[in-house]
Amino acid sequence: MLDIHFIREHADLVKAGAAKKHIEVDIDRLLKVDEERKLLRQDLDEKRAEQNRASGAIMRAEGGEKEKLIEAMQHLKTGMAETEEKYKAAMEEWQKLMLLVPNIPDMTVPEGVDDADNQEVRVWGEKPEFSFTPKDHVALMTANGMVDFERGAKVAGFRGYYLKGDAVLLANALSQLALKHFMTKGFEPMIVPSLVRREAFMGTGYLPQGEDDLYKTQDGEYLAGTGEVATMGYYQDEVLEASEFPKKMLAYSPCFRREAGSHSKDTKGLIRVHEFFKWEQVVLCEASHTASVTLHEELTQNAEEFLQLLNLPYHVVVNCGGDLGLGQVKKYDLEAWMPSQQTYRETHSSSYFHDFQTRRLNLRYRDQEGKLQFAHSLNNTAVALPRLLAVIVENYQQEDGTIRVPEVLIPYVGKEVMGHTA
RNA sequence: GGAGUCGUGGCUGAGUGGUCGAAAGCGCGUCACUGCUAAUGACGUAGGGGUGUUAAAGCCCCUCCAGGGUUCGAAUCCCUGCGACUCCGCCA
Repeated sequence: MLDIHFIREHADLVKAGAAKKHIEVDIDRLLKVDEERKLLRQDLDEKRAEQNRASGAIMRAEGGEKEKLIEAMQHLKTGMAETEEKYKAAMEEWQKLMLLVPNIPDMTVPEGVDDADNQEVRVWGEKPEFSFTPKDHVALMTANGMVDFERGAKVAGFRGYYLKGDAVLLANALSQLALKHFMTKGFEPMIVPSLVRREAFMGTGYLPQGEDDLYKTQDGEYLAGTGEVATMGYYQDEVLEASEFPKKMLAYSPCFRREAGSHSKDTKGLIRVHEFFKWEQVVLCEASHTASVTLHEELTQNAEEFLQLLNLPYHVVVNCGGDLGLGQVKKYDLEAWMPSQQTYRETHSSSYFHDFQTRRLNLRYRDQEGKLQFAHSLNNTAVALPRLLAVIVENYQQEDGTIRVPEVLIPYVGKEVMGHTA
């Protein structure tokens, strides 16, 4: 959510920002409703002031005088009720519109409609050269008893899967490495809820728009698609101290995504699944653009280092305006090389929000002058488990169908090669 | 699942129909004293909106979990929801 004062004073900027994101929002309507709301509010304030004055008089009056005053107040009340109704209606529309206004993308965000327009900013690593025809992760992992998609579908339905054997060792090894790597960067590990109430989804900007992408329980909670939701909710409605910043949290959680509207995409394998596990970097900092930008680069760097530890070739793209979410100011995606697809696939998504989320969450801190400010928030993947397994398996495959364990993971996996020898 | 208690400012916690946006303490800020990273004293210190101003002061409105209701008037009474705690039941 943006500050209404800002929207009033910089309507052109807000409109341009929405246009860059290719998001439809009627700012003029919002400003009109805002003006109406303000006038109704003033009207109501005056009536209430009168009521308060009369109330004081009643308190001090005696006997018949009191009776008369009370009777007069009963009349005033009926007049107020009408204004209150109007104000309530205006307020409702105002709030609805406010939730639709996107955050303004940074100047450095390129123009574009969708992910095809994202721009590569750097490339790292050597793509593996194979003296044989490389297999995809589905074939490799199935042959080595690391995954079972058939039974996954039988039991869980479309996109269901079981991880087994060496895949489990590899998944846990990645978790261990992530803990070690990110804790040295100052992150506090947390295991956070996936079953989360509506408020935190509103606060993080996944609702009201993203209803179709979320699973919902019969009791009204939603299943989070990322640990970011519960982690940001952690300090909702709280006031932090500036000295606590930057607050770096490493959140682990199961993640659930309906993937509505992407039925034909990535129908096979571990790239796009309905449930998975993820470690997520979530950061709160002071309300400063410089701090946000610095930390954004840092979170991106952290993730890059993680891929570098695993010696996985990747590139970084800066997402174009049309590929940004409602609240994001800027986003980098890290995409690792997938030999079977001869393309890079997203493994990490690093973004910052300024105070867009914290405003919705009412998450503030006291600054040096003792004033309350909305904090800034950022997040980036640390490691998304099944997807990164697929990347590793494909890049580290050998001609006989076995898979080398990345050097750095050998201590955690406990061996150097995964899979059955041919 | 049943019974009960409770939800107040950055925090702890008083307040059961008007003089309460709210005692006291903690924390924080300023000043004084003190010569040492202390103690003491004085004063100040909730958030938001509107109006106003170069800026402010001032003035007005709202907010005591949320939403309804009763009343001339609600932190205070009633209802619903959410949350916390206690006891019982149930299950590990």
